Amino acid sequence: MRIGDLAESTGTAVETIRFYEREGLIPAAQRADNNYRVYTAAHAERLAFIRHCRNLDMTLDEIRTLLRLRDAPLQDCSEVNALLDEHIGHVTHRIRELRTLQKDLKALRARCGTPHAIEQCGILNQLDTAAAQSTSAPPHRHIRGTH
Amino acid sequence: MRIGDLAESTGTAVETIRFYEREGLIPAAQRADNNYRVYTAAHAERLAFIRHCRNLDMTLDEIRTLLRLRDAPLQDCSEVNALLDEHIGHVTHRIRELRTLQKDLKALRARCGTPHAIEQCGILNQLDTAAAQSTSAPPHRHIRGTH
DNA sequence: TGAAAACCCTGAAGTCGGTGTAGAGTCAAG
DNA sequence: CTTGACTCTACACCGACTTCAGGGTTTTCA
Repeated sequence: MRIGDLAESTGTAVETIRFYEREGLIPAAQRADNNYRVYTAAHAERLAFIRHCRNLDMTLDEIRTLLRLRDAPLQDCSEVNALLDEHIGHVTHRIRELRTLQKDLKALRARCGTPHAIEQCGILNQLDTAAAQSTSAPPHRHIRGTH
Repeated sequence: MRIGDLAESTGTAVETIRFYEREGLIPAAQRADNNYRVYTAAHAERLAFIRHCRNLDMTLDEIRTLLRLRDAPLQDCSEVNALLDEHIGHVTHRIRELRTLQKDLKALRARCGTPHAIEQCGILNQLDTAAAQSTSAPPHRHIRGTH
């Protein structure tokens, strides 16, 4: 199996696979005589695991931890539970933040129903004057934002 | 007013202010004899406007557009409305994504109530086997995620 | 008065999770 | 024998900052 086949079978970009190898999430593949990477079904499984975790919005660090735990035999899995609980907490927190945001944005939007001249625009004026207070959430995020 | 005062009065890091200047969001400040930046109330207002927009999770590009519109007199503000509507759309979309995510994560977490050995961990096994299907949302995001 | 703390400056690199590029080698089909 | 598809490495780029290195200036306090 060459890198393109692995990419296609897991829905991952070729560059992303090489990136994961550099990052140590996937063991360095064996090389054929032509220096092409050669993969087996085991690689495909591991990569599918990683992609599934990424779909659940885990960071590569969290995934690294899960892989380490998965590779370690005979240990109990309470650390897995803890990691997942914390991740769920991050997601829940971010949802709350975004709902507040959504409310603020809709209130702001309601200030300008029909087009006027810029000076009378309720949105810009509100953004000007509300700038003093700042009600919304500020810094260190755990879950990706809006863009 | 020196950069530290402006930083404190707007709740912005000093480095961020210099970054905004480089990015052209804030006009380059005048300099005192010692090469220190000197700011006025006008700068503070503009920066507060920017920070407020950032609290509403707008990108610097969106803010640049709003600033341009705000600076342009005698124009109508329908572009402001459009920008805001699109932004609200992004936020709403991201909330939906995160709620699906939250549901998936909680279902996953429910598979492991009490600690067992790693081999029997329902979470890891589920992550293994579910890796084949992939139900959750994949790529191009508009709103920051969970981390 | 003098030293230390606190402030300011520039320029560059690091963060995260990749994506995209340049320039070169390899391989299968027509 | 050439074309096109694939692969390789090494590097730059995205956003929105943050941090660092290595200096200069100002304020404070003993």
